[in-house]
Amino acid sequence: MNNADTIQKQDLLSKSFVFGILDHEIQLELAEKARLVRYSAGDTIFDQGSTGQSMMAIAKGSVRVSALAPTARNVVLADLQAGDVFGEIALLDGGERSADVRASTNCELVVLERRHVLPYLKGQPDLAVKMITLLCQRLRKSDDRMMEFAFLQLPERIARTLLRISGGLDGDPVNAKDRLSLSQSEIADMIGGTRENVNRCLRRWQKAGIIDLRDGWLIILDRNKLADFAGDT
Amino acid sequence: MNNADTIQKQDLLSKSFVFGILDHEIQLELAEKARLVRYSAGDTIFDQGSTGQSMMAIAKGSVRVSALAPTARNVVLADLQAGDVFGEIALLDGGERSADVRASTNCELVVLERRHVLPYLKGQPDLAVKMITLLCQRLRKSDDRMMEFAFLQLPERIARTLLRISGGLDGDPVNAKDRLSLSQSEIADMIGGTRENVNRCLRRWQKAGIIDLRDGWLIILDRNKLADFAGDT
DNA sequence: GTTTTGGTGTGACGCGCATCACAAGGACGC
DNA sequence: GCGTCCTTGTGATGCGCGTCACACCAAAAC
Repeated sequence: MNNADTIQKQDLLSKSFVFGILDHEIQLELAEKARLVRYSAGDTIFDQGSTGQSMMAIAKGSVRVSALAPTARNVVLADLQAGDVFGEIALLDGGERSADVRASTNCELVVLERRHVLPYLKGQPDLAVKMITLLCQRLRKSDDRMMEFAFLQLPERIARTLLRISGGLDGDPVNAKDRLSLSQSEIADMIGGTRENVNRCLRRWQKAGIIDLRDGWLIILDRNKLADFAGDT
Repeated sequence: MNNADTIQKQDLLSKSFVFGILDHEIQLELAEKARLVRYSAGDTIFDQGSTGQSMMAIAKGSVRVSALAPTARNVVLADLQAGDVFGEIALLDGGERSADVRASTNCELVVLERRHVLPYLKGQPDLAVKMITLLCQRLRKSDDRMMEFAFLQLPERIARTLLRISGGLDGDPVNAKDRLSLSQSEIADMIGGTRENVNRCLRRWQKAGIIDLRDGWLIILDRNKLADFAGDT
């Protein structure tokens, strides 16, 4: 393991929400123990149910987190980008992976092993507290999602999903992007519905002038109307 | 604050999953700062949306955690007993309460304030790690619940709920109790369905000899059949 | 006593959405 | 050229379950 590698990994770790607060030296120590792993688009990073002994921070590229629902539906839970961390649940409590993760694009991950991280959790109170904050965020999001899935109609879920992906929900609307490249099947998977009904809903909105569907792109024309459909509270 | 009180609170804290691992002295310190609060059955302990600066451990009695779904339905998320901890999410990240909590019976709670607990999280690595484990458990349960709500039919959700409450699911089946005192409306709230359909489902099962409904009690006659309906994996 | 309240049991009706079925248009390799 | 694969688009059909409606019974309140 050469020094340049370590510096690179340290740089990547420092960009992650969880590790950014740590001292430079601690980051270096962690980086030295971390592995840098590359995956090609489509590769399986890990499977639901496998035992997890590591967590990953995304250095480059993006990954898709999905899980097998009881009725054999495969639901997309999240799309994660560079800087995001995943796999920490299984690592922290030593349990099974609760979801599948696959590389959406070619990507580089900084992999930290359980046996390497645990000592730091006990020795670095800041890291532990930060990890707790991360878990709390996850828990809140997860609960919100649950409520959505359970009690919102399909159009409302679609609207919320579009707004969330485009960055209009729980992000500042300033740098929201209006052109999305999503297949209708992908949307269906994310909201737990069928492709057909997603289609019907989107076409209705297109006729109403709220969105536009042009050569594979989904363009949001009227954010406010969409937010109305989302029943934004 | 007299010494007997402190000892009592320390005793109660030590029974909780989270604090049991701490040294006797640390427990005493925490106990000294904690308040012992009593609530009468039906009292509101806190409301969804309020800012939370404290967490509670149940010393006596039981509480019901519920939340208002987007469509104004009130869903029962959990029923907690003595020894359980709740309210820790809002305390840990300083956010809003994500659910309502009401006293189901008369109960006594040991209340710990955010400003008192935070120093211990940083100073007591064991506590931080234990708290992380607790959050991980919550997250897993929450995710499972989400999947159930989203993709299981109503009868399957009822079956799972009955098994969980009776202790047959994710608990050892040895000390499972077969007689439950639940109103059908309560079941409906827990699974996010209507009372009428819960009734229809239960009566079907009664005719099939899987359960029995006698003077307000719900008696599980055939656990295995019920597990089949739950699609137990 | 009577009235009110809360749980229970059932039928009728309709909406939302999954399912099935099929057509049409591009992108790709042969 | 032609086949195949994926995405999109739309109609028909059916099931689950929410909603409304009403009847029954017991316990509590008057």
